[in-house]
Amino acid sequence: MIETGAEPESRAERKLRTRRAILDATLELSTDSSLTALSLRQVAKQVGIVPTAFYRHFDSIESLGLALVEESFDSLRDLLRDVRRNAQADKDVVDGSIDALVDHVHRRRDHFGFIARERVAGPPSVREAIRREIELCERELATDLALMTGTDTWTGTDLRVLSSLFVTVLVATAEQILSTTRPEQEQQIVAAVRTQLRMLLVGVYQWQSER
Amino acid sequence: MIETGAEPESRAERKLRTRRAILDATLELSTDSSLTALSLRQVAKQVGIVPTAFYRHFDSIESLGLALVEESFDSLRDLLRDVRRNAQADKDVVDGSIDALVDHVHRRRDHFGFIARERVAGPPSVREAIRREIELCERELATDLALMTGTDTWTGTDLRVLSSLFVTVLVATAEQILSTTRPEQEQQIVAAVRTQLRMLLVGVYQWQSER
DNA sequence: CCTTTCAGTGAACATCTGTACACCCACAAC
DNA sequence: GTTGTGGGTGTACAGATGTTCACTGAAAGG
Repeated sequence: MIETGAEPESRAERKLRTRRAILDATLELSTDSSLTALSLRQVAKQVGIVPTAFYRHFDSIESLGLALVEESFDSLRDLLRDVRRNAQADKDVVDGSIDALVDHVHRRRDHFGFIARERVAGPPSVREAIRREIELCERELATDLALMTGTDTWTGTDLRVLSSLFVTVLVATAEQILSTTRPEQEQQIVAAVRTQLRMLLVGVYQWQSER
Repeated sequence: MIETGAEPESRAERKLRTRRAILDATLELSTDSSLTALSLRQVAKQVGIVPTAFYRHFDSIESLGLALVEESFDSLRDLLRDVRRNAQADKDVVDGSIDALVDHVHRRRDHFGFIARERVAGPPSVREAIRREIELCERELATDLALMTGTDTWTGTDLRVLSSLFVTVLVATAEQILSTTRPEQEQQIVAAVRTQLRMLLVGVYQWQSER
């Protein structure tokens, strides 16, 4: 099985290719429903291997899920990196961040959809892994926010709290973008989140941490 | 089957009781995983009826899900009603709303958990139903916000956008509360969302809609 | 060249799945 | 008091599920 495109492959290369195929098939099959509703046999059929071959790569759907968490958060960290880069450049913080968000969500619909779904509906271990990763992102973002103008007198707690709110809005926006295919509706979503972030920023510039 | 507690029941009462039992069993069984991963037979076993009896009440897990959406949003609307009442009373808007949120989420863990999960991971029709209900809530909240001091000059769009942000934060907070059992962590979550809403409100009071 | 390794095969299993069908019998209606 | 309705039962079936086991054959390694 697995279309080998005439070129010879080493054993390691081929194994990696099958692994990739399993990961991709899982992302595709779980787009509606969830990992918990996905069977090993469905995945195998989609990949084009026999069910038992699955075990050569993962020992359960759950551990497959954990691998997908890592992969998906690579995408999310790519996004954060772009947000940071846009913020350091001359661009407007809000517009730059939203541009990056929209761009990355489009490029990796599968990964962002995976995180959004399994975050609340995945197997317990997967949910936990995602929660941990999100917390790392919040921490990371908090250190960036400390460098913003206006937050120099803030407490660490307030920085974390604001960071958490940003991530919440980010995740919610990604979910909304994913749930539509109509471009005009997407523009509406983008316009809304633009306003939301601006309202929030007005508050942030006025904010004084209680000490 | 179904423990009849000595008291005689009319046919209609009994049917209603079984229906309730099915709804409750489904809420309980889907707490980890999701509707899409739930089988008719699991539900039947939990209720204590034979699988085929399920069809006397619902013709699929999906239509069962739609019934649960209605029921769950009754709980959510109860919450919104309390938020409104607290806001009209002398209480602080932020604290009053958070109190109501925590209270209702505790009282109907099952319903709020159901919405949070199936919103992103449920069968397509269920997802759509939830999305529609949430939009109704946003609309409802927007009309309330119009009565707040400071929003009298706002455009309708801005009111809707702010309302949408509040609902996003509300949903995210409910999810966080649901994902912990440790009271000290819950207090931390509550404190965080308190600060988040205060930051946001500072921005709201300064906001001028562009016309 | 001969041996080892190992990704993928194929058959077999016990269990679970949704759904069809014929049946039962307490309650409701006349 | 007879009849009928309708929630519930039990059996049955074809198909899907996770996992086991012994296997193949080609690449890797000596």
